[in-house]
Amino acid sequence: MVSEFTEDVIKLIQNIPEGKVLSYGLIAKLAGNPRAARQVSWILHSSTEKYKLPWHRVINSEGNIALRSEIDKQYQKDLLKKEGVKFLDEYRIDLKSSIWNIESIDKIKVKKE
DNA sequence: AACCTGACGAAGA
DNA sequence: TTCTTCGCCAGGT
Repeated sequence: MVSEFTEDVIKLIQNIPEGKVLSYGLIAKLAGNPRAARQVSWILHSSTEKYKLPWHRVINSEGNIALRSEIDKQYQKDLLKKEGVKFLDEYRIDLKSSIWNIESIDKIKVKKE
């Protein structure tokens, strides 16, 4: 059994469209807990396989890939580029064009009801 | 129950 | 503007 917050986070991530990204903080905020960004990373870390989450579409607030190892970062970058995401630097995404606009948040909220 | 940890983030130096 | 510090939350040990 998971908390409602966790459920919302998972649904949000599952709904990130191809070619778009969201930041940890933003996800936490949309799920109703603005300060739980770290929790989001934990969820991603522990539930990706279970829920088939598009983990690669989650980056930090600055648009950077948040993984630690070079190999993983490179892999995530490849996945994103394949979806058409534009990179400004080696591992920095162009948030302006790739951030997922929150207009559809309502749709997701409804989905959870 | 106490303490640690993390794919974060905003604020202060 | 770059680097450090400190707060956050829930699961793990």
